Amino acid sequence: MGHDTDEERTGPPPGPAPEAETSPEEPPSPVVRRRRGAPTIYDVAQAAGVAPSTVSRAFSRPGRVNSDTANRIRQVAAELGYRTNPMARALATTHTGLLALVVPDITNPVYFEIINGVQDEAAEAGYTVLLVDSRESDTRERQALERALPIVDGIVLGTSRMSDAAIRMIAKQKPMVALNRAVREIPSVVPDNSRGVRRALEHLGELGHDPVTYLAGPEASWADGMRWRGLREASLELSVHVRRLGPLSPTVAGGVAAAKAWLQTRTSGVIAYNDLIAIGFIRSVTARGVRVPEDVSVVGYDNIFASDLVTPPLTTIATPRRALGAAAVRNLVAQIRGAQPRVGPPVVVPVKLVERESTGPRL
Amino acid sequence: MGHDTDEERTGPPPGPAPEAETSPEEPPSPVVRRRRGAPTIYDVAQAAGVAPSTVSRAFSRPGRVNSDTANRIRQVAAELGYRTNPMARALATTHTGLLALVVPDITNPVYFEIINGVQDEAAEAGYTVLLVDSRESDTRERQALERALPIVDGIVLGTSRMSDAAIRMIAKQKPMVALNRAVREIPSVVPDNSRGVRRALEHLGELGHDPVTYLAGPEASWADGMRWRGLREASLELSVHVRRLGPLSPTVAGGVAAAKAWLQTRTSGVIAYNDLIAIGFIRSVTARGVRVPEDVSVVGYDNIFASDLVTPPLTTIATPRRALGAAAVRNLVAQIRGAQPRVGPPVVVPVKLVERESTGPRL
DNA sequence: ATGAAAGCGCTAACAA
DNA sequence: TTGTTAGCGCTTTCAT
Repeated sequence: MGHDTDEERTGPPPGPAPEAETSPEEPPSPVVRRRRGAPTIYDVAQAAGVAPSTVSRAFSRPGRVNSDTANRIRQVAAELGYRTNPMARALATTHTGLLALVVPDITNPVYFEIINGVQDEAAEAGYTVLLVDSRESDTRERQALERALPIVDGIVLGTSRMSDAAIRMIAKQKPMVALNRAVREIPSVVPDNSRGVRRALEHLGELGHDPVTYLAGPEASWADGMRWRGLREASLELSVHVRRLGPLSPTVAGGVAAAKAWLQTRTSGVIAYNDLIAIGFIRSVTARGVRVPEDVSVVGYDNIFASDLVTPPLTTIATPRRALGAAAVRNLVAQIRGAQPRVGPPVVVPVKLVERESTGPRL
Repeated sequence: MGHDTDEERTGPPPGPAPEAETSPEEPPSPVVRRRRGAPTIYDVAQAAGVAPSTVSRAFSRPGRVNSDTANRIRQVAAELGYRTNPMARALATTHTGLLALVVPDITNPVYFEIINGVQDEAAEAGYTVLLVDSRESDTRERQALERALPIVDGIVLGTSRMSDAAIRMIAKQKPMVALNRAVREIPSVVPDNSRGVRRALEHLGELGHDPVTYLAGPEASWADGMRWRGLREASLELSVHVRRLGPLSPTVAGGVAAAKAWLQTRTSGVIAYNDLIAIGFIRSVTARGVRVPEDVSVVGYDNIFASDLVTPPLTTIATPRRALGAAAVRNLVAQIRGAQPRVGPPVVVPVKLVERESTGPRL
């Protein structure tokens, strides 16, 4: 990028390489192949005695070329240390091989397995994942997405903080699948929220708890809506009464806040919107002399890493986050490869109850 | 990429736009600007009545162009919805604006803040971060890095599992800075390990504990080496005896394993290689009737998220991980911008002791 | 300050 | 099956 002494080129324009065409005044340079930068298909082509396009084919669609020549080309390429240039390929194909995964907070343990699931499935399909952390800010989410958009082939949008409209806006620019949130007209994959809370209530019911308090999540949360709805239904079917307490911030602090309110109207059973709230709740009531699970049984949600570390270990609903991520990627890749985005109902993946020590029979 | 009916082009080759040059046999198409895909500098140039190169300058180096024309161009560009194409730019400049951040395990809370620090600082410098999770496997680390290498402008290598030789190999292909590990000849930024353990020992010493057991980290860990070394030195200066127990896996399980051994030779003070080990240790000894901190005071290391959630909350050494990440990026960006990689000693960032409830006076 | 034109390295018609 | 030839959209000399 700046040499002005360049004369002989190795590139495409001049036909079959101008042999000894050193320009008159130039200091005679040794006949050196390649001037700077990495070797290109032209270098390989020349060394292998084939056309550049053949080299290109040998790499981008093996099978479209005689296996003998292909082998020779690969051989030569290896010797020269040739590596295909992703930028050039991207410019020509408009495909980068990059997938964006957007999450509201990398720090949130809930996303670990989702990330892993996405990464693995993506790698399998030959894609690299660009992780976008929006830090719970829809502005940042939008900006980061804006930056990523032009360089990715598709987007996995996890637990977005943006409006449905904004999401759909972006979805028409690139293939997308929503995770942990169902967005109309956009392929979505979500955990079985209603089944999850149902299992929790069932569990508490079997232990003799009734009524049960639901420590609700953030107001705008799609998941919270689904869970509360599921809880109401389950309440009817199982004949266990449920109360709602919230909305709460989905954090330890949120749980602490919930504890204050709960102390007024104690129920022996509690289901939290997520593990963080459950943990904050338990810590707070414990500090006030309430015993868990003797005085109150609490069920968390998500089965995050820390839920097995706290005292007592938390009974919780485990969501198959890895599977969730993988399913999203499969769907996304299918879209990229040309499949019509399926506008049907969201893909629902199953959840399960993990019994630990924060729940016990009513005394 | 497939239309074979294209005739009139909007692109560069033809000079000042062939007015009504519809070819003889072609069905007369309406005078439609732009055929497909996003608008390019050529579209903007034409609409603004300037040359493509001027549009390019207006965006890539403002100031190199008359501010009036620049404004007009930006105006027109906005109207047309023009966005510069990163792939094309990358191909032309060999710069992608991407930085790779490699960590051994996204799941490990230690990396949260590092990641955030890196992201923020990178964003500030106009870069986007490609997070590479090697899952504690040097093979995976190498492969992922291999994929990322050609598309990034530089690499922040966090706690690498690769050999020094392998690291140096990669470092000569792209600018790099090592994090949490000092690699000779490569700019590195590390937390003040020796100061950290010294503070821990000091704290325990003040509380009257002597001797103190060090629950060592993984054998191959660079950080563990530094910490143990620092501990020996501090031991001398502070006149507090230290024993070493390990190596241990840097996990909760590792701490459980350590507990078994510790029960034979109880010391009233314990310093763990990291918080996870400390947590496992505490849980395990507590289950055997040992009280924390009455019977044993334990200091963790890292101050991960969960360390404030366990019972009792963990006294620990907080490493300024966000600052660590930011420092690494600053250094890296400087390198990319042409600065010589500084081969001096690693940049060391300070740490501090966070007192919580897992330590107390010797009884 | 602006324009003209030559690439950057690869893919994809089209032809042979 | 392979070669020829245009581009992909932007940057960057070199002129003007």
